[in-house]
Amino acid sequence: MPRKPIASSLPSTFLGKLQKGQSVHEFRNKQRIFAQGDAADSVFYLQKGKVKMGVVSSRGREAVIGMVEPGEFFGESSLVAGHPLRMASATSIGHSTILRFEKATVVRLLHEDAEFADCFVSYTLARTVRVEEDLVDQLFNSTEKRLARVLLLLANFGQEGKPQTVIPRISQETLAQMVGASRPRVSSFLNKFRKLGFIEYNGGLRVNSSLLRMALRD
Amino acid sequence: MPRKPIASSLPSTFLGKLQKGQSVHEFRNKQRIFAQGDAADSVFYLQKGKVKMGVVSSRGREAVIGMVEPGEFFGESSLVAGHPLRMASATSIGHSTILRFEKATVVRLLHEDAEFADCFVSYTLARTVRVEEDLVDQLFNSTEKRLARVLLLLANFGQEGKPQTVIPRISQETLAQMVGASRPRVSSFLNKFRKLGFIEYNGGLRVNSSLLRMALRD
DNA sequence: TCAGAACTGTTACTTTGCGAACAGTGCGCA
DNA sequence: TGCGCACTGTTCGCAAAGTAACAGTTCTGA
Repeated sequence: MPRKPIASSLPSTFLGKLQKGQSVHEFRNKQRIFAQGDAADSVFYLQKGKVKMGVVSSRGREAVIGMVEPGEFFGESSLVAGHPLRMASATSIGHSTILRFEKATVVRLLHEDAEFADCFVSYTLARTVRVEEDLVDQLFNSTEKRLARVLLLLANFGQEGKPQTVIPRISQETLAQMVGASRPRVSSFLNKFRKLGFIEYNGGLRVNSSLLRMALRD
Repeated sequence: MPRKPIASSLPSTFLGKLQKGQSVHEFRNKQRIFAQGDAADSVFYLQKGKVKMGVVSSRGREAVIGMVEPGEFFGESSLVAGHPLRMASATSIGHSTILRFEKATVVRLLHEDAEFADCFVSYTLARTVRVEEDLVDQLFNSTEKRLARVLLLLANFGQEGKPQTVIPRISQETLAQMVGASRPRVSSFLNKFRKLGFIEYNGGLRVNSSLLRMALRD
C-alpha cells in the first residue's frame, strides 16, 4: 500500500504576502534548520525541497525519525505544553524553501482561521498515522523489509505510481539511520536488491517500485 | 523523564448530557471496542478504565502500539482522509466507560466548538509526540531498557511521582507485545528486575519507579 | 471444587544483527 | 591532475534475541 502524500494545501493567503509572525527562509544542502535542544518557539512549513528529522541518543547514536515533504509542517511539537525544547533536529536535504510561524501566531491562526486550522489538524492526524506505521514496521519487520519499505516510501513521495523513480542525495548511512540498522547491513541488502533488479544505481538511486514491492511480500 | 499524562480535560458539556451523535458505552475486561478492518466511522473518548490498541501483522504476529488512559481520545485516525477502515483494534482492559462520537459530529464540533477543538488538537499533538518517543525508543534501546521504560510508563500513568505503583491485569504476553520482544525474553528480564528489587509481584505487579529508573541509566 | 485454560519459568538451539576494521571507489576542488 | 575525503563493499567474531518445547503454577468458570 503506497503511502499517500499528506496533501496539506495551505491556504494561499499564507504563501503570498507574509503576515505578522511569519517569515520565509532558504536553506542549502545539509544546513541545520533547528537542533535538538534548541528553544522550541516556532512551527515550520516546507514549501519546496526536503527536510530530514533526526534524533541523537544519549550514547551518540543517531536515528532519522522522519522525512518532511513539501506541503507538510514540522517542528509542530513545540505547541505541546511541557515541551519547551526541540526533541529532534531538522536538516535540509538539498535546497529548501521554508515558511516559519511564531508559536503564538500558530495558536492564534488555529483559533481565528478555520481554513488554516483544518489544514493543520488534517496534517497532524495524518502525521500520527504515519509515525504509527513506522512503529508497527519497526515492531514487525526485519531489517531487509524495513529497508525495502523505506526505499519505496522515498520513491513514492510525490510521484504516485511511477514505476521508476530516482532518489537523490541519500547515503547508505542515512538509510541505515532511517531503517534503524547498521550501515554494513544496509550496504549488503542494497546489493542484494541490486542483484535482484529491484534497484540500480547509475548516479542516484533508481528504484523499481513494482519489483521492490515483492521484497515486502515475503 | 516521566511521561506526563495527556490531560485533555474535555469540556464537561460533553460528559453530562449527551448531544446528537454522542453515546456512552460500558465495556468489560477483554471486550473488543472495535477491530482492525472495521469501518472507521467514529471517534472514542475514554472516561474510565484502560484500553489497549493492538495491530496484527500479515503473518499473524501481534503488537500493542499504545495504551489509552482516561481523558484521552482513540480511534481518531478515522478522521484522516483515505483511511476508511480501522488500522488497529481497541480492547478494554478491565472495565471501561467510553464516550463515542460519530465522525461527522467530531468534524462539526471541531469547527463550532473552540473548547472542544483546543482539547482535541492538544491531544493529537501530544499523541504524536508519544508515538515518536516510542519509535525512538524502539530504534535506540535494547529489549531490557524498553521493558523498563514500558513498566515505568504503565506505573506513572495518572499517579505522578508515587514511588510504588501496582500495574493490574497485564500479562507477560502483553508486555512482550508492547515492547516488541518475545515472551521468554520478557519473562527473564522481569525476573532479573525482581531479583534486583526493581519490581515485585504479590498479586499484581508492584513497581518501584525510582529503582527501576536505574535500569534506564546505564 | 476441580478440570481446563491461561500464565509463568526455563532450557537448548538458531538466526539476526552489531561493531570494528580495512580495502576499494569516485568525486570535488585546489 | 592528483590529493583528500566521503562513500561503498565486505569480512569476522560476538552479542542479542527469536523459536520451540516443556514443566510447574495459578485462575477461573461450570
